[in-house]
Amino acid sequence: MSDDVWLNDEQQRAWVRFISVVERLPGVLDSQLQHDADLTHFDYFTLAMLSEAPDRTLRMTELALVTNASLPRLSHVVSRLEKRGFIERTQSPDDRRATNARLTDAGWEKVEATAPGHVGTVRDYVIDPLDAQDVEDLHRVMGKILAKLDPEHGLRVQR
Amino acid sequence: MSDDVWLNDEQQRAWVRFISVVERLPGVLDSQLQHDADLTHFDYFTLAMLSEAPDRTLRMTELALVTNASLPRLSHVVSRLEKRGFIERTQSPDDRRATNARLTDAGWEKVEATAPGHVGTVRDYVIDPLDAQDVEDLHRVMGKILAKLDPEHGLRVQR
DNA sequence: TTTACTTAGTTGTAGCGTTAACCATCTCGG
DNA sequence: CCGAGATGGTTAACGCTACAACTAAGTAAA
Repeated sequence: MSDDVWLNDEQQRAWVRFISVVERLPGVLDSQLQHDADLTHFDYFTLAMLSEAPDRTLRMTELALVTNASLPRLSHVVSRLEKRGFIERTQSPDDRRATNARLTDAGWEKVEATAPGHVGTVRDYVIDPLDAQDVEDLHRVMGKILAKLDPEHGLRVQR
Repeated sequence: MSDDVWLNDEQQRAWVRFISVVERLPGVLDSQLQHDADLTHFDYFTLAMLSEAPDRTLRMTELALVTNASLPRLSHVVSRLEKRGFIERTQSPDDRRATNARLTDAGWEKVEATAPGHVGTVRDYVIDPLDAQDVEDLHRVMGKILAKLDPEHGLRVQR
């Protein structure tokens, strides 16, 4: 009965380590990007997602989905990036409620210039300490958790 | 050469899933606790760490360490929790610069009342989707990452 | 014991994210 | 075609966090 309520020792240990990483990692990513490119990690990720989209354009709703953000958060972030000239907003011709966000040339260059340093940080703190088996396990375990956190996304992957 | 700079496919997939979880999980934990107990996850974690300490007391610096927080952040959080009667601050007799934070009886009761719901959320989203092997792998992989993110802590564990 | 440095902690400010409220547009049943 | 509800997105207000500046106390060298 109480096993259903609390965690056993191995679960407890795993959880404590995991939540420590979850608390610390964003700060590490943010400070490298802030220092080197005056971007938050979320700013960078937003630009990066656009850079991979067809015509470097996505609707706000889709962009919110792939960046794991709420729409208000995304709207704020895009406003700031728009002021800095990295993104432009246009009305969608299909649906006049919809807004498309498009990466400008300046935005593209910003991503290209910023990516190597960011990937270096990801390597240093996450990828390089792991061997191939670890990476495979990380992928598998995060897949299971993500399926719970974001069922639609999870199902989309499994289809 | 370029292998050193970018990530291979398996690394890329693992990273994207991992960062998605890192972005989403705090929101899930926060909203359950906010809704059920009017606490952020960090508030709860702070109270929980104190509840496990000897005499339910820790110096601010130690508390910052175990909660993965900066001292300014902790100071603000403790101030709010103090106003709500969950924590009390006292001067350390040994070192007059130092402040001890102690969980009050009301704080203790708050943790006891809040823990089951929180653990339930952790179970739902993280532990229950995983089998025993997954939990073991999560523990191992997070250990390696944490050793990089927080070398002193990591060394302490490995000593 | 005076000076300089380090450590412990708090406070002010500015920026980011959440929630709630809001407007505009689309969809669909009657 | 019209009214109700759903969808797409923005904005305002508020709370939390990071960064910087600051106070106070301990430490150590001259």
